[in-house]
Amino acid sequence: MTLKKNVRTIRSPQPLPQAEEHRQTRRDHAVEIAEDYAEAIADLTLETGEARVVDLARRLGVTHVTVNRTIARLQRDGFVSSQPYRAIFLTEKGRRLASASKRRHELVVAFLISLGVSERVARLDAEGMEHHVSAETLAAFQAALPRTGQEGRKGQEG
Amino acid sequence: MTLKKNVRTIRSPQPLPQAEEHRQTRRDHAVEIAEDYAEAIADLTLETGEARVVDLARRLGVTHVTVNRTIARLQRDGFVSSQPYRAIFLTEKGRRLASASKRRHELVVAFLISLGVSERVARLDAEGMEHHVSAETLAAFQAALPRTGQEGRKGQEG
DNA sequence: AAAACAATGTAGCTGATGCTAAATTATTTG
DNA sequence: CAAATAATTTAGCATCAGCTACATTGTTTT
Ligand SMILES: [Mn+2]
Ligand SMILES: [Mn+2]
Ligand SMILES: [Mn+2]
Ligand SMILES: [Mn+2]
Repeated sequence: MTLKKNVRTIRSPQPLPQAEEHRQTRRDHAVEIAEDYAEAIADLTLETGEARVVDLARRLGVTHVTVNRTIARLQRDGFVSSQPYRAIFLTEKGRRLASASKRRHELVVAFLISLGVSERVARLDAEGMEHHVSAETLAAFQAALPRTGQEGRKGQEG
Repeated sequence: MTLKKNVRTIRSPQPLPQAEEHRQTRRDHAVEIAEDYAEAIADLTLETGEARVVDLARRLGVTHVTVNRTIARLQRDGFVSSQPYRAIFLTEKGRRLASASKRRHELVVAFLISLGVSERVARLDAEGMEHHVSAETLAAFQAALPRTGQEGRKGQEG
């Protein structure tokens, strides 16, 4: 089909290397919501004592209905615990995810700002970028950060 | 509800600033597939003379059925033109999108590599990151690129 | 305690994206 | 040219993630 004339277009029978990159991106997106919700729940719990559906809806820019259904999925997947009409709590698994996500998120923001990107745009871009930043790239960002490049190993600097 | 006792949890009535960041990320994702397909179609057209459903499927790591339906959406949105059982062509709009996307994609890859990220991981991360890199951040990446920071304005260097 | 209000939950819709299986059409080969 | 093969399309399914409208429950106020 469409191999017209004798042009003999050679095509690869097995998956191209590019395919793996797109697959990885789709995997990133599959955990993205869990990461953002975990972060938001952890923040709200610290800021106001508890994370409630309305607060999450406001912070994430969706309706409370969307939050409700997402929380059900997150509970199914073991990231949160919740009971009808009560606040939402992170499980141990959820707390680990929140912690790692928050650290990575803040590092990405700081890195963009260190490049001269405005804080506003840095925060806008980082919200999406963060989920695609691997451990290796995150380490490269940290190493490139002016003041904090060598810190963090043990945690104390000048 | 859940404002228990007289603790008086103050909550913001209007959308928080964070909401806008999440909204932007969702907007990015809404155009992501168009960008990746446009890039892939442009590449294939250059490499093999035409872009066909099977080739796109292999390159994007999805089934040919998924490609078929996505192409229908892209045609509906004016990015491609296609006829049954024939190859897929970019419209002018699609070509513009492909060109801008490809430039940004390559710049993101080059920037990550310049930070010391391995090419393999740079390509994996860039495939997702690219869609969240704003014009401002892209400019900052370009400016931070060792060799090419001042080039590109008019296009000639040493 | 009843009423008013605010939050939460449910029902039902939509669109995007993925899939497998089967039908159709085009291309290549004998 | 007919058969075999390859590509494409269609049918039908699933999940995620958004929405509006409405029902229910909890909290605050009178
Ligand atoms: Mn995010
Ligand atoms: Mn993304
Ligand atoms: Mn791309
Ligand atoms: Mn991409």
